[in-house]
Amino acid sequence: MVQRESKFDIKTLTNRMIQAIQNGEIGDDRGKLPSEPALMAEYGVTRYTLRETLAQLGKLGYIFQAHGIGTFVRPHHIDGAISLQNVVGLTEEMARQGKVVKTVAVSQREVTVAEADFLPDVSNLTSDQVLISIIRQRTIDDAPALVEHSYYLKSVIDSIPDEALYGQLFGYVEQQTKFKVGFIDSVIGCEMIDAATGDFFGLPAGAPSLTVQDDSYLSSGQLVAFSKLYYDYRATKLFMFKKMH
Amino acid sequence: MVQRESKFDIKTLTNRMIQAIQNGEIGDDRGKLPSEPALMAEYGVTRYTLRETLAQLGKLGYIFQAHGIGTFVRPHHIDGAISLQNVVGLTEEMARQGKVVKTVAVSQREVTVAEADFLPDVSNLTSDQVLISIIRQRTIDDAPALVEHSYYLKSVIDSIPDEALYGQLFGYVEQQTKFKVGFIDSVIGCEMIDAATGDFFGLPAGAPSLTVQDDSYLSSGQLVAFSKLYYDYRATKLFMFKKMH
DNA sequence: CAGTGGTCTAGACCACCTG
DNA sequence: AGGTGGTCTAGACCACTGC
Repeated sequence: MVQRESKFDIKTLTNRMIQAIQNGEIGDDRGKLPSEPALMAEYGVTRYTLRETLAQLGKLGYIFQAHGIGTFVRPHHIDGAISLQNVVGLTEEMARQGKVVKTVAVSQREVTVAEADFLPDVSNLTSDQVLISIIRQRTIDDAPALVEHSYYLKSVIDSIPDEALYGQLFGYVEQQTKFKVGFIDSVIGCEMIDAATGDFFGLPAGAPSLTVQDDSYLSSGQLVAFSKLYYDYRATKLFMFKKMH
Repeated sequence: MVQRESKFDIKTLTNRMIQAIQNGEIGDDRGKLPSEPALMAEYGVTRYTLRETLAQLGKLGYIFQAHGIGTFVRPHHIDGAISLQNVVGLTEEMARQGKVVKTVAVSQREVTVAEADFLPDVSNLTSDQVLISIIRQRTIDDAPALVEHSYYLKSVIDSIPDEALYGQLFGYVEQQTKFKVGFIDSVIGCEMIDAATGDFFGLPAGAPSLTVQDDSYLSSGQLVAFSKLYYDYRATKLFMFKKMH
């Protein structure tokens, strides 16, 4: 006796409401959104679906909810900041801000675990396992912004065609292999850069950089890749949002 | 015709299950937890409550759920890493890892917004508003770890007794004022440190540091404080966990 | 007090994985 | 096919805020 007749699911409704917020189609002059019952009626969903959507929007920093008061759009984050909670990849996130990410140089080769420059924080890799090592230099709006050093487990991915290297790697992996990245551990730190990275950024070797090491797992829990991103510390801010309870 | 008869609510159940995981009381030899129906029965809660709890545990990095497979405990994070998603404050988070946070030096004074060394990323502060400026040098297991520079809005907090400065400031604020911190924006970057911070870390002025700027809001959306934490880049890793969908 | 968001129950259907 | 987690509906009660 049930339905699936709602006009929207969480994902669709999230995108729809982001559009509405960005276009100013929603919220009064103080940024207050309609109440939950009103939004439920407007979009034809139940409270669960609506609240999951609002939770997504909150996680992305678009709104916050105040108990007993209402739901409000949030002032925009600082320009160019990269959300640590984004779920769409750097290219797409920057596109939302009207910025263009390009990959200007790549190199690919195969190495063993023993030869890797770094390893996941926890893993049961054996030292003779084969990895595909990829180094990419990427720009944001044509300014050098980050160097990405990734290792993919050959036992999972097998091979990556050169054409894919200039686009969104995860997108390729998910499309071609039917694997789905389930979750990512990130460790943020500050490290000194090597000469090649320095050349790209226009900094001397030994200059600091903001680093993010991502260990990526399939939804089954299987490690699929680990990478370290070196950001130009002068140009990069990472952003996140934390809700207390 | 309803209830509130469950043995646990989300918060209680979260703490209970963290204990169970840490004590190894839950999960088989491969770290697999009982299925959701089994856990619902065991704890006497419905699926909503259970899944909200599991979501909390996931956000804290204790477990992950694999669609169609099961729920598994995760290997422990790297030692000493600071979770960006923690919701309990540094002191308590480190205590869970058996580490002790101490405040070894403080200074407090009042300044105006115009005199502040930095400002929130978005705010409507006027330049003559009064702020309570607090600088604290803190150690983790007696090793210098971070310097915290906080500004509290005097219009909200009024005053902070010196006794409170050596403990958990947010704890004091919430206890004394009945205000509740609702959410925090964090911006992570890499900045050079000044001489005083360098002295504390045993580094020269101009050395890099990992910085986290937190803008703290009451649950009403009112800005209450903003602070910048300078971490010794050699000793600090920040950790977070991201789930894809 | 009415209205807001926060938590919880009960139960259904959907999507994924394994045997 | 059967079991797992993921999404969704419907409706109730709880807690906070403002008038």
